[in-house]
Order: sequence, then structure tokens, then C-alpha cells
Amino acid sequence: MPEQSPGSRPTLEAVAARAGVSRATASRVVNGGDGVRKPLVDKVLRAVDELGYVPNHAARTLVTRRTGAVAVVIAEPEVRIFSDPFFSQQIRGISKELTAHDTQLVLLLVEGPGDFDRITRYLSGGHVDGALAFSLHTDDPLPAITRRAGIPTVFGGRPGWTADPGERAVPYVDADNRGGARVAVQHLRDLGRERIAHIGGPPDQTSAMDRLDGYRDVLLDMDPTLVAEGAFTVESGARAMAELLERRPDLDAVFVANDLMASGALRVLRERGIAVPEQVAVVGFDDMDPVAKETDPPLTTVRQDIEGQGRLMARLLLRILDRTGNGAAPDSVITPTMLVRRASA
Amino acid sequence: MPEQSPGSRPTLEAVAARAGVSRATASRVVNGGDGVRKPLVDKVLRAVDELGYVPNHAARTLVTRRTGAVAVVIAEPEVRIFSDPFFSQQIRGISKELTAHDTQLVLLLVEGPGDFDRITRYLSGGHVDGALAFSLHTDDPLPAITRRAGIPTVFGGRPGWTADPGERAVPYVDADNRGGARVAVQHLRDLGRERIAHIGGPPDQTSAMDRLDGYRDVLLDMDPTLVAEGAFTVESGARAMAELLERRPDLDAVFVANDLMASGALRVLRERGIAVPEQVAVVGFDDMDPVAKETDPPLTTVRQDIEGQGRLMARLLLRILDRTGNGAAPDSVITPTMLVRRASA
DNA sequence: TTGAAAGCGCTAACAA
DNA sequence: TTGTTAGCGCTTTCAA
Repeated sequence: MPEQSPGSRPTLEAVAARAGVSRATASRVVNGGDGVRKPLVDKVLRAVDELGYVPNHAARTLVTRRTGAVAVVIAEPEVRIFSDPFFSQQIRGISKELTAHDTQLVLLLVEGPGDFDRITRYLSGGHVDGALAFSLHTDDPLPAITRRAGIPTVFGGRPGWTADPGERAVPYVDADNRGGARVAVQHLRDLGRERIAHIGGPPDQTSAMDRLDGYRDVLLDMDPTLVAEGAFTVESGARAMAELLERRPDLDAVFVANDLMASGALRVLRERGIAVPEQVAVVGFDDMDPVAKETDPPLTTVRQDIEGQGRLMARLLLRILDRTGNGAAPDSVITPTMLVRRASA
Repeated sequence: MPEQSPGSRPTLEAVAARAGVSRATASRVVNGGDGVRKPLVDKVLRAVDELGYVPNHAARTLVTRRTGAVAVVIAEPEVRIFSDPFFSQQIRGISKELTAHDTQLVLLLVEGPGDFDRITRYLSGGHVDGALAFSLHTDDPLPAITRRAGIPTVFGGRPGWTADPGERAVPYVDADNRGGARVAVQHLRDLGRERIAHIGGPPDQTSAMDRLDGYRDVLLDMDPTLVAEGAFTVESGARAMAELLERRPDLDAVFVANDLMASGALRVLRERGIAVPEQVAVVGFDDMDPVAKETDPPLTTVRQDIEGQGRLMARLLLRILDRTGNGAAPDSVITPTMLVRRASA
């Protein structure tokens, strides 16, 4: 274990002295060693090792103007924030990708409307090189904030507004919600179902709208009485199912916009003695772990790779940060979905 | 003084020039304005405003040796990490407190054993002023890591090992698990229950052990056949309940070490037609939202203020960072618990 | 290929 | 109370 004089840590100067080279050469070696002769590289490396040298991050940032940190902004007023496995998996993916690129994750939790100022200030304060944000609602102020802060930002989920004409489009990563929904509904059709209902999510979330659009793509002659609205929670799914059953006792299938609502719907069907999938087939969305596997019966659903989405968000941002001014901005990414067949449909 | 070129942000130099003062005075104003005459303060403030000046964080850190950032280290191999409402609430509290003190939260997720090196390096790399860590298991490597990194750290949950003699004790924040358990069990006694069982958590977690100790405090003549071990999950609670019922069909109460397990236990009791609380009274721990309220019957449980604990962790760390070398280290904090009576006991 | 030297933007002695 | 000045530790021209 290298000596660590309490208080002051060794500087590059010390390393250079120990290796018998100039500070400039030491710096070159520490930053990859390009254009430095082998023996000198080795000498410096040894000195680094012996001294236990760690570069001073602030000093480096001061001259390079790169902080090596990225903000993850989460604006979700509800308690859900983290307990939502969605976020947690997304963050895992982000964390992995950032770590692999020696970039730090600064977490910015928006606690209330008054926080937007604070966030804006922080984002434009040069603390981070870029930001990753989750924009779930159409009226989300986050896109405006990051734009105002003038900081490169990648969104998780398609933002709900359209950019002004001539304005650069906002890069985002999202699952193929519409395509996934289409596959789900088509599957029910292939099963011979004829009155396929839909339990949708909140209309102010783009993912909910996209899934509804996918449903409509297949069921062009869709009957509005077959559609009910939920809030992506178990309870709201149960309520919506009861509502649909009342309105359309003849329905023979339901495509539910997420697994949580699907589990609520299944409960209601079970309570009423309606056999799944014999009488009513059910397909969910997300393949949420462990919910989807443990429903009764296990849920057929549309899987999306949430952790992968997080990783992609980070990768996209890192790429934007790396193109030093030149080159076109990378496009948004839509990740594929796949139908996972279990027992409910 | 030439206007700052578009793109690069205004420096303190520019502010000083605009206000017609020296850079030092401008700096003083930006940092609180102590000992600067009112009119000058105003001038500088106006210049700051007009120029949209934001201090360069790296430059400031370089000289003050304070980063204004704190790491939150989470080492939890399982997926649970964030989906566990425990963490999410704790982080909320931490975030609130740090934000109130203009301190940033850098999230460090430990993805695997190989990550410990990376974390150690980061922690000793001067990126952050201190760390908050969650140490849940007795064999947790985190305490050793933060100690090796020589960085002030506050733990969430009592660490499982005892400091070497002469070594400074590790500051931590924890709920009064033992006291809470005592109150819970005493409540069951007061109800006239005589064969009070216990479903405990994993023995490698101090919270589980402390709750078991509390149970024992009241039931000095405790019968080992009345104690079963779970893993803090719904399923494990159900299993443990079944096991207890088999071993001791005569039990008339159960104190369960957390609400998740309690909900599993309630399910088993319901399935077997055992009336709660008439035949078997049940008390949980945590008052986890929304679990405790929505069990059937609603759960009597021991509440702890998890968000408050997070806030305390941050406050404790901030205080340690503020005492500039002198003064005694603040002690650990044990937060109170309280019994919340609902229908199950 | 290497080194000398000029800052990056800020704070904090020390002087005035 | 205000200004002058010397760095904080590093990268990066520019010369050698």
C-alpha cells in the first residue's frame, strides 16, 4: 500500500520528479502515453504506482473543460420514483455504461415545482457535461429546462411535445411501444379472438398513447366501448377491467398497456369466475419482473429491455459529448420488443 | 475588458471589471459578501446578474479542496436495489438534505465484486468530500473500503462488525429495531397472548438480529420452536408461517420482522381459515407503504421514519465535513419507532 | 520525443 | 474595507 501522507496527496509534479522527467511527459503518460518512448513510460508508471498517484479531478476539469460527470434528472412528483422497477432498471443500465467510460452519475431528484430553478442553475453551472432525463408526461418541463440550460441531453421515453420547426430534434431512447402493441393485438387476433378490448395508460404519457395507437393499427374498425383508461397501477387495471366487463360482457380478449394493470385485470376476471385464457385472453406489456411470471395464470406479455434502454441512453449521450463540435448529432433510438408467450393468451 | 466570447461563460474577472472592483472583492460578494460595503455588494450583484455569471466549480474546488459532492454507495447484488422502497425513501431523504446544503449526490452502484477496486479508487480520488453507504450485511466490504479510502463516511444501518479496539467507531443511522421489536411483542403480551411466535429476517442482517433481540428481551423464556427464519420477502414469510403452524399449531400470535413477510404470513393464515386477530394476532415491522395498509386485515406494525433516516445520514455527514479537523466526531443516531395499531393485533 | 512555460478560474494570505 | 498577488494541479502549445 503506497504511503499516503495525511492531507496532501502526491501531485503530478512529484511523479515527474520521481521518474526524472518533466511534468509534461508525466502528464502524457498518465493520459495514455502517446508519443512517449517506452522506457520513460515505464518509469513514470512505476512512479505513479509507488506514490499512489491519483490525478486531481478539479485541476483537470479546469483546463479540459470536461467534468467527466453526467446528470440523471428524475422529475416524478410521486413516491413511485425509485420503487418503480422501471426507473431502477433504467438507472442500472445507465450506471453500467457510464462506469465503463469513467463517467460519474450525478443524481438530480426534482422534489417539487420550485426545484426547476435549482436544476436549471446546476445544469448550466458546468458541473456536468450532459444530462439524461426521463420525460414521461406530455407537459413535462424537463425538455424546456435542459434546452434552456444549453446542455446536451438524451431523454428516456419519447418527449411529449414536438420541436419547433427548424429546431434540432431532441434525441431520445424509447421502446417500440406501437410495434409491440401491434404484435400483441395481432397475436390475440391469430388466436381467433374477435372482440379484443384495451386497457390503456394515462393519456398524458406518450408510451400509453403509442400503445393505444398500435392497438388501433390492428383494429382499424375499433369500437370505443372496448377501450378503458387506467393509470398504470394494479388497482386502476382492476377498475378498468370491471368497467369493460360491465359495458361489454361479450369481450373475449384484452390487451392491457402494462403488466401491473394486467395483474389487476386478471384478479377481477378470476373473482368473477371468468376463465383465462379460455373465455378471455389477456396480454400485458413490459414483462415486468417478477409480476408477469407470478400472476395466475402467468402473463403473456410484450417484453422490452429496460436496462438496455438505460445503457443506450448513456451511450448516445457519451457519443454526443465526444463529437467535438463537428459531425451530425446521433439520432434517437427505438429498441425492439418481443412477445413472450405464457399462459394467459 | 473585452466582452467574453460567446460560448465561453463569464468569469469572475469579467464580473469584477463590470462592477469596477477587484476580483477579490467580487469573490467575497459571490461568497456571501462578508466585510464588503453595501454599495459595492450591490454593484457586484448587479454585474453578476447582467452577465449571468455562474462560478466555475472546478476552479473553486481546486483551491478550496472541497468538491461540494457526496457519494452514495449502494452495494446490493440483487435486483432489489432500487425497487426496494426502503432505498428509494432513504435516497429521497438524503437528496433533500444535500440539496438544502448545495451538495451534490453522486451515485455509486456496485455491480459486482470486481467493482470494489473502482469504488475505492473513486472515493480516494478526491471526487467527493464524503460518502454515505448502506451496510446491510455483516460481511459487507463497504466499511473496509471507505476506511481504506480514508474518506468520511456515514452508514445507513448499523454495520455488522465491531471496530477494532482503539479504532474510531463508525458513525451510522439506524432505527431503534430492538426497542421497536420490544414494543411490538409487549403489545401482543398485553393482548393476553401467551404463545407468541417470531418470523425473523436473514441472520446476516443486523436489523433482523436486533429485532430478534428485542423479541427475546420480552420473552426471556423464549421457546426456540416458536422462531422461524425468513428472508424479508413475501414468499419467505408465507413459508415461515406454514412452518411455524406445523410445529406449533397452538401459537396465538406472531411478531414478524418486516411487513413484506407479514403479508405472506397473513395470506397463509387466511388460506387455512385461521382468524386474524381472533385466533392469531399479527404484528409487522416497517409500516411499509402501501403494503401495511392494504393487507387483509390491515396490519398492526412498527413504524420507522425511513426518509428521516436518510436525511439524518446526510446531516451527520455534512456536520462531520464541516468541523474542520477540530471537535469531536458526532455520534451515531438511533431513530425512534412507534407502534401503529390497525386490525391485525 | 521531450521540456519550458503559460494559463484554466478561483480563493486566501498579505498589504495597503 | 479593498486590492495585489501567489498559487491550487493540471494540460497544452511552442521550442528545442
